[in-house]
Amino acid sequence: MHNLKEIRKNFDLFKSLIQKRNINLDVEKIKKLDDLNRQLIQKKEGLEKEKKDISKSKNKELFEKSKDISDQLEKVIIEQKKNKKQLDEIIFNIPNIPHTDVPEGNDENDNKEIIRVGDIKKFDFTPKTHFELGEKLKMLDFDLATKTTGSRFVFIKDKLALLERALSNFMLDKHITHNGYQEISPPLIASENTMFGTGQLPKFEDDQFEIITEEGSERKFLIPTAEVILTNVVKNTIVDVKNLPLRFVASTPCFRKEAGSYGKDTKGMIRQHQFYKVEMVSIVENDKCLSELERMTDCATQILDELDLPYRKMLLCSGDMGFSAEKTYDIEVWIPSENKYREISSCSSCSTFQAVRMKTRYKNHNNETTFVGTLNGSGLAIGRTLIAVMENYQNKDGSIVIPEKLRPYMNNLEIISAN
RNA sequence: GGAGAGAUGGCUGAGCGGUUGAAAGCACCGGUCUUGAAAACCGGCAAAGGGGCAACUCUUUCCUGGGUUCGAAUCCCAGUCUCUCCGCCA
Repeated sequence: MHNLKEIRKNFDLFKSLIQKRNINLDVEKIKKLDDLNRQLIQKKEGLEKEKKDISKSKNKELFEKSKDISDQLEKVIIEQKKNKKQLDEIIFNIPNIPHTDVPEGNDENDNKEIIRVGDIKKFDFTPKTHFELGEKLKMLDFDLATKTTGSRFVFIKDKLALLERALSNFMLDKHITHNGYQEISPPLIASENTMFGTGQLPKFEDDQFEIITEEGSERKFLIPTAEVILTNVVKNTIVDVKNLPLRFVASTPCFRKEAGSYGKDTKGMIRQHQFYKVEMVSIVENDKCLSELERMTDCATQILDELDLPYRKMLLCSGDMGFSAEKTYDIEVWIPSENKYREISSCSSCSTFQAVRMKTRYKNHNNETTFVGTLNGSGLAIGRTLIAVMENYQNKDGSIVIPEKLRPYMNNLEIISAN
């Protein structure tokens, strides 16, 4: 979220910065609402002062007048609230401003490749898709999921389930013991305000699974990513600068409606309503965002290095970035059956955008209260890593070699083949 | 599910109708002292929003939302959360 005080300094500049996102902001409307809002605040405060003075004077003759002021005040407050609500509705839905490092562009075609790592394996047979492999092994069952639940879910069984668990543990161990992240096992349900804090609400409500709760109680949602719950650990607090940076990691299921992606990746488990993801979150002093982003991205690619999976690192263009991000790297892993790279991690700096929404601050070295910087990144998406391992490590007979680093997590199993 | 207790500043914790934005302590910052540090002593220290070039000033905020009152942290109502006891349970 943007600080109105900053926007107010130069509406046109703000408009042009947001334009990088291909959004044409009606700044005139914002200005009008803001001006009116401030007028109403002044009116309100004037009346409040009058009332306060009368009550302080303890002059009984003025008490009646105070009642009249209360009536006026009530009307002004209602008007001010209504006006502020209109203003908020606009402000809440404006995305973060792209950092100057970010290339301008419309969609993924304008993303900039930073580096390619790893050799793409040449198969002397046509590599199968992960779902062909999984179904042949009888370890991925999409039909069963359709029967019990619905589309875009999967049953993972047997050795593949073990592989999934191994991936999760392997990644967690790396981030905890080598990369300085604190392990967290968080709630998988978040309150409405928590979802607002990281930017999922109000704009992306359609993508969220909402839990039915009792009438009158706060709305609750299944987390679409652990970012939501891990970042909001510091919601509404003034963090002691001595404790920064805070680095959290969690392996959790993520739930997404995937509204608007009908027909996309319908086969296999690339795009599911539920998937595991290891998520990293950093809370930092706001001038350290970019260096932390590099560090975090390295933590993610390190996993792929160790699993010996080929990947490339992309710098997202302004049009392809998420709502809260100022700068994002996507890590894309090689998927042999598709003969292309697919996103397996996304690491973003959100500058102070989420902190403003969450009201998370710290005292900087000048003892000024200022907003923290927040970052989040997948390290990595488990479901997609499972796909990448299956496809890149497949043999002609449909068996799958287990990457060496994972074997200690799988009772030293070396290969997965049909039972 | 039943019965109680509570929610106050970065933290602990007083206040229970009128200079209370809020005692005290801790933490933090500045100073004196010291070769340096510690201790001791002195001083400072909430946030959000509005006005002003600025010095500064005004408003709001003691869980949230209503109400009573000229005036509410303090009284009333509703809700949320936390704790204790009983029951149930992975």
